[in-house]
Amino acid sequence: MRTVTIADVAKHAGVAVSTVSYVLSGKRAISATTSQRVMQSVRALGYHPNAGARALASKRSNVIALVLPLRAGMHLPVLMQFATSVVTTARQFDHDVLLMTADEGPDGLRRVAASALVDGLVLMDVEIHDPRVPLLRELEEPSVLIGFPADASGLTCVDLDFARAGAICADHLASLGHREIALLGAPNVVYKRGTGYAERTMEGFVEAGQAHGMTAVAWPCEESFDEVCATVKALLEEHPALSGLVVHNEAAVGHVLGALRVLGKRVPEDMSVVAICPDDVAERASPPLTSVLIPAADVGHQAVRLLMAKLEGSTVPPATLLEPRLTIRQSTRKH
Amino acid sequence: MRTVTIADVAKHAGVAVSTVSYVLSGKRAISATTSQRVMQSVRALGYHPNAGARALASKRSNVIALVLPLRAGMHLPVLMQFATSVVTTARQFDHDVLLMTADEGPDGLRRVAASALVDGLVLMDVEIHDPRVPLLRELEEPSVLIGFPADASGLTCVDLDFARAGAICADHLASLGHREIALLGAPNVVYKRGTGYAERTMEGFVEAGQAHGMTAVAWPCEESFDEVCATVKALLEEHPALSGLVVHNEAAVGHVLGALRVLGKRVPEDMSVVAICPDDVAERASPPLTSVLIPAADVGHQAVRLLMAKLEGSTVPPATLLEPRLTIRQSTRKH
DNA sequence: GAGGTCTGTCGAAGCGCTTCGACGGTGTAT
DNA sequence: ATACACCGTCGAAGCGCTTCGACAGACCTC
Repeated sequence: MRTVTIADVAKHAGVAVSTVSYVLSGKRAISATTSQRVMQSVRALGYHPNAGARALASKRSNVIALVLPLRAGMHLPVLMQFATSVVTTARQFDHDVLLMTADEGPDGLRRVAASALVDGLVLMDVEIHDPRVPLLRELEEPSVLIGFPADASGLTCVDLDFARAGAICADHLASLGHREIALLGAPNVVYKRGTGYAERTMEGFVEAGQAHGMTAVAWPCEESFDEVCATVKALLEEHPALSGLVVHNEAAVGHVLGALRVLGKRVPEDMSVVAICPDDVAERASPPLTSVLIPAADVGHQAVRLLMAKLEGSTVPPATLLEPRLTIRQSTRKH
Repeated sequence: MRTVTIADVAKHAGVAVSTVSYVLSGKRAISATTSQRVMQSVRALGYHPNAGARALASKRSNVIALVLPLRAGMHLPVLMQFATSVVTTARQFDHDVLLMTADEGPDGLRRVAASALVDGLVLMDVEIHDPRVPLLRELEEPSVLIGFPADASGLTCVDLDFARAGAICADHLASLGHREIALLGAPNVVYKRGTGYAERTMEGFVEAGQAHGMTAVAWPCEESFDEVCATVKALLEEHPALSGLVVHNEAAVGHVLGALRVLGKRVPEDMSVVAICPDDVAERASPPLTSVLIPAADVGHQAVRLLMAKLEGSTVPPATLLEPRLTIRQSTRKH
């Protein structure tokens, strides 16, 4: 069973090869009757254009690269959500997604770009000083970054507005009358790496808190139960009047709740808790947590949308910040 | 800056195009001096073969498809680990990975296969009665499945030996002198879907338990804290003498521990707990849990290895079961 | 009704690579 | 010396597709 080529379709439909191509691509006007006849032949023969040939002739592979970090300290479920939305959106634009890990480094990017394997790139978890960033500027292929490097000039970046997310948490707690609040963040290693979003959340939180005249502190937080316990305990010792807690660490959310239970702090009676995490984690907790959603699906969608626009030659805004959304559940109350 | 082609390299090195090709592929003997000269030119010009042209001429894209489920009830982190190992292993074989979600269904597979976009497929989370399975048999492209459909004839499947995993847990608890044990499994929806691994774990657990003359029961378990609490409570009411608990639900592991704490059961003094989950989750818990590792990385590695073997025309075993490994930590003790 | 403009279709020229058969040149056996 | 094998290299023929220029015919316009 030799695979069906465009020539087979052309013969079957009684037209020229180029006509079939134009019917399929719509790049030239074709009469309705011819078009129908061709489409019928396509279906009858089960024709699927050969991706390699198409790429070779058109200089477009219709594949984009998705570069995921896959390192310690990442929020895996969020990542997955994100990847899903990238794939789904890409398919809507008739593109497929090549999955790459960051550990091939800049060479990996160069390889797929230079070999014309992909038309464009979406990179996740970009670091403040990322060795891949200078390369991206050189590349012919357009790219979109999730997150912001220190120097974002000449690049297209998308991200949740983490500073706003931190600020929104502080605002919410302020509006409830809390005066002393804290944020528990990512593990230390994430800050060391300079990933950016963690810092920005902290800054937004602290600034907003101070603007409200509150005492607002931000601590990193490891992810094991025992360490979370120790951190929460230390935090309470240093700030006995603490009544509002923001947790920006998906893996630690459950542990923080457990720790508060162990330390005899009821939620929300003694301590209001806001989480920055996906909705399902917040809903699954007990009590269900007031949370700021990380709109992973939206970020992925926007990233692909921007990339497609660039592929078509449009100019796009260099920075796209997605507005965080607070959902009030049962873990926060008036103080 | 036009992209460098093999003709440029040939001219630069003063040889024929075909000679360059043979140097690069090693498919014919080339003298050391010529070979070196060519490689120098390759480096000097920064040559990267065009993937489309290569695929067209050689009928090999050097890309494999990875089909992930991305549905409710999956253990996301495990999935991610798995994906990583697939990508890494594929790269070792000089292949890239195309990421697909299951929601395009069989058509998606047909599309990438018929378009010669990929040379082979790795499918995850195969269901007992999976609509994609019959299609796989028809496809020219080889494939490897993670998990076992009801009818695995003509297919190549890899998986953790979940029945053994369940059994090992029961064995371990038996050896510690426990007489009444239970397994908390996946949410009900997973069983309804007929994913296979969940059932097999339960069966292995129950059979081994009975073989030891123990009372062994298996319950499904939802993933919210409150529902976990209710389930554990109901379980203890029905089996007051219960002293060993196996949790095969990554998302619920933390909640089960919390629930036991709430119900006044100490671990391991009053209740031995074994988890079937990745090591990091077990280590992060308090106390660190005795656990059976799901060797996601290994499964991914094996899957790719088998696929590559099939691509080279070797025949491979139809079923590969990976042996689970019990790591004893601090959550189990003599009864 | 001559000239011009569209429309719809065709043929052919690549795109950059692999691979097959051919062919000098060198080494080995007769 | 002759025959033969083999080694290293070359040239050319595709792989299946897109796209450009050409062109016949239909339709206007003055």
